[in-house]
Amino acid sequence: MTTENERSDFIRDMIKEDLATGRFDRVQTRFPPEPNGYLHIGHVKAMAMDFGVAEQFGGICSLRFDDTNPAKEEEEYVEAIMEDIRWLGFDWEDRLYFASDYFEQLYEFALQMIKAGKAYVDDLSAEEIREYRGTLTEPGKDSPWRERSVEENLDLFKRMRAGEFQNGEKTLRAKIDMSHPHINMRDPVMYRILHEEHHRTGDQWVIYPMYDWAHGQSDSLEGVTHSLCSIEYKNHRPLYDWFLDQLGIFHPQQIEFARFNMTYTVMSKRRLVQIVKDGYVRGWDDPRMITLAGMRRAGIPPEAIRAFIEHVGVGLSLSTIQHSKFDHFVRDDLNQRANRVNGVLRPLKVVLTNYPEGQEEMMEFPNHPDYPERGTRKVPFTRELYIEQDDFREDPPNKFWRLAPGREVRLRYGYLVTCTNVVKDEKGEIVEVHCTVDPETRGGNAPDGRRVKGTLHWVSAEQALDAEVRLYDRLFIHPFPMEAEGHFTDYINPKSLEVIENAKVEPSLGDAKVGDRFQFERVGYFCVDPDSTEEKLVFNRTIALRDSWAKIEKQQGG
RNA sequence: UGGGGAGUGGUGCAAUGGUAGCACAGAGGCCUUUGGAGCCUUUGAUCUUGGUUCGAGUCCAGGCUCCCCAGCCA
Repeated sequence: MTTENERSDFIRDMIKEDLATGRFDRVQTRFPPEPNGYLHIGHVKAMAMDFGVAEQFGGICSLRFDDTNPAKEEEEYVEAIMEDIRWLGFDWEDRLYFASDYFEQLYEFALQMIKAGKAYVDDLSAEEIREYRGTLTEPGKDSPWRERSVEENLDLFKRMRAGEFQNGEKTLRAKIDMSHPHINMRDPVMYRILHEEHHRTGDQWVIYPMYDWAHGQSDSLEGVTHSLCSIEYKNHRPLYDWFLDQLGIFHPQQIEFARFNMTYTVMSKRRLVQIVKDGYVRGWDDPRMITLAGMRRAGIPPEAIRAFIEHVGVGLSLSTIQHSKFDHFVRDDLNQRANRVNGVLRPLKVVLTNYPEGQEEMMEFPNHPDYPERGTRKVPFTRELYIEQDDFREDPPNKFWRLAPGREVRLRYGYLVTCTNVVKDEKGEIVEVHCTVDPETRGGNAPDGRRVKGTLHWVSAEQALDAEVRLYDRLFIHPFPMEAEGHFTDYINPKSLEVIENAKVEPSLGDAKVGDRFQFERVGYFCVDPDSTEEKLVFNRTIALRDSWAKIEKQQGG
């Protein structure tokens, strides 16, 4: 096991170096989400780095909302994001910050830049700025407003703040170099005019700082030592450094690392929005979504998500993690965490013809076979039971060792039963099967030591509870929906949700609460959905158990 | 034909210049009152061409491929 203190990657190595050389004598990081949407699994990597690195080096990590664009940001997202971070188990303690807290200071810094002749007010329109910027291979050219005097710039910038101009009429730009080979250094915009209500500052401001102007200075003001971010900001580090150097203030080190993709899903906020808006799922917290809210509702434990993230690796190359890897960590966690219960998804009635009517025996089930300390519970065994339709075949194929005419199987922790008869309706559909029970085999063991290969789960027909079960599957049928021909929504899995209205679950589940997780033996992991009512439980399938019979059947061409 | 970054089994991550290893996936087997879990075995990789070296995934030079950047988004 790699403990948190042993973890190593190129970022941690750089930090160790910084500590060793005395460049920094402490470690401080920050997680800086923009409150314009929900957190998804991609953000977990950033959180694991920010919070994990701080913890490893005995430092601190804060939560800072990067709320510099009032047109996109909402308080609703602030609340949702904080809930998701807490759920994952990360703690910013009392260090909750907002970039908007620094608007006044940032304005003062801007004044300082103007006075130093390092920033100017530009009258060019958005379109003109683009034209003047040049292209990736051709240099840009100076704005005609680039050489305004400090006094004029000061005056204009103050009037920008005072609201004398309309959106887009003017910007404040850094005065760097319009022919710089690095396009981000060609006089980037520092402030734009936005007559918008801000979720925190209301109508106090009509000029808002751009990311590049806000982020580094925010880091500096907070005393962040290591500003970890994803790789697309690598192109912004020269600017990050430049602003800090011009201002001469505390200079944190920005370090970038690669994001990752996952097969059978899409990771960008924009696509996730579309999936929700176009109604492919029921909302941001739909269990098929890779949002934290969605995964929470699906029943995926936060620990599983963190364990998974620790195994995606930290580097600078774009990676595509196979969905099966994620599945592995979900199953691995749930296998230990989830207690076992009996749930029959597609009930088939079994009548035990030699079992007395009205008789009821309470059979003892371990809550978890690997953890006896979790105790046992009593499950009623009666003459009429339900088993899974899949567990009976009138004409069993090769290697099918479940119930069939003349076959004996074990009803787990119940009895050994032998199928004697199949009852069909007028259409030829099997409506029930008759079996005889061997009374000597109570608990599922034969005194004569005979071996029974098949073991089935079951519930009492009279005492089982009705439940709705929502069987979720991966949202996409293509491993790379973004790269496949056509539109990514063409590859949405039409069978990503199957609702079973009349599943039967054991009576002990009457006590289950929203969010409780169980393994339905031999079926999969399930979680109680918030849609559950007093009358009817609703379960979400988190993930199915590995099904090696399905594999055999497929190999057999069945 | 600008700037920046990356190339190791199917996927992801390792490897002071010294036996290319781990995880997931795949295949085979053992075990089993979950066809679950667990255990064992196994297939399979250094982008390319040169160079330095006793020895190169690692160092050097050239080439190729992929990713990011031309928002008044973050």
